[in-house]
Amino acid sequence: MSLTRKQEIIITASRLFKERGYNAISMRDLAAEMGIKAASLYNHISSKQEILGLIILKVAEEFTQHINTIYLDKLSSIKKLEAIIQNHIEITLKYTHHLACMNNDWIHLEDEYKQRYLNLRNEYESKFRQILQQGKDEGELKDIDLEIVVFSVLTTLRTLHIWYAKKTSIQVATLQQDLPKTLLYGIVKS
Amino acid sequence: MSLTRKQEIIITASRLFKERGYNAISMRDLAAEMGIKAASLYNHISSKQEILGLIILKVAEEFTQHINTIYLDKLSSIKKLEAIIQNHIEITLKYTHHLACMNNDWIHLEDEYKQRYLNLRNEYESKFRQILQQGKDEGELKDIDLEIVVFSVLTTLRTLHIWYAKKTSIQVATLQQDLPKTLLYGIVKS
DNA sequence: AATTTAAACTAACAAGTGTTAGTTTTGTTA
DNA sequence: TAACAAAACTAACACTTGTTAGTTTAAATT
Repeated sequence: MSLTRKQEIIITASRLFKERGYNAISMRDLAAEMGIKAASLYNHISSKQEILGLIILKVAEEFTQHINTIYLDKLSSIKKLEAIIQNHIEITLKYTHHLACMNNDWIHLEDEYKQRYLNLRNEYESKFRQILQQGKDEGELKDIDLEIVVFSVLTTLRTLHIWYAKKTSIQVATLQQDLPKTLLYGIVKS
Repeated sequence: MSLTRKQEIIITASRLFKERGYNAISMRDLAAEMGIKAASLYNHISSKQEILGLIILKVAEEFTQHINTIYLDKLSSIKKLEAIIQNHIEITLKYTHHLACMNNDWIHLEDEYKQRYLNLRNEYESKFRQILQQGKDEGELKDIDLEIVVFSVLTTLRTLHIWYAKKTSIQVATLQQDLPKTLLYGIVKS
């Protein structure tokens, strides 16, 4: 099953956007990268903004869908958190460029695209917060300010792509093993 | 002691860059925000790039200077880490816009500015890594992959400004108390 | 009051922006 | 082979970009 021309454009765009940012990439840059002229892009997509929207909403929807499933599972909060961390690692490997693009360039989404993205993000954070609350209620998690935990864990997970890019030393297996440890159990010996 | 016009420009620019990104802000936008015409800006600065460079290098230098001091102190690694976290919180409060700008727009620095920034960042990460290594050597820290810890802690600290901006719930005192707990000791009850 | 300096202005430049219209080429199906 | 659709092309549009040159105004100093 081969890619449509539109999909090729989106993949190329996501790489360029990741490298230099949405605003720094012109339609001529993107076209040149694909070996065609800028005007030819419009046979496949309707605007530059559409490209950004498709890139970002694709992963945003995947994330939200996953946490909605986990959320309903009959698991301890710790197991849920572990599953969420694993999911972030997987999506980071699979959609590195899309993810970087989402983190850096969502601000340049316009109107409806931006609204849909923000709704998805809020839904994700809300579910994540509730899972943490469940953990506190059931006595599995420490009594730490909820927002600080939401913040520190999600920030780390969202920016995994940065460190995966410079794969100098971090192996995927190590990441899958030690990242949950770090985030859940801390780094200080007890 | 009042601000020079140049300093005013830099402060205004840092706010606009934070809100919409370096490339999305034109010199005409910046000038309008200051109530003058674009050409008038050039009585005070030499280029748009210079503005970005000054904004970013200012905080980058402050961070590096601080960690260099901490690094040489006769303190346990845990105390050093606590001091580093405190410093991040302080600088975030003091230079919110500069910091956001550094995180989002360093990629748009050119030539010498970019090189100087990357050098400072590498120096910072290197010192941070060595402090963690000291902690492992002295048996204070767990035997977790070093790069993963560098990554997860620094990422959280660097993006504090995002969560400080939406100061919905997080109080500074809470942050100062619970952030070190979260990062150092984890969130799971032992 | 005269002079100097700081900081604004207008006008313009060359280059680059996303996008449209209309046309030609390429490859596939009837 | 003829017809059709997909995907490229050229040319142009209206507008925005960072920046420079030269000039005028306002404030500070002599």
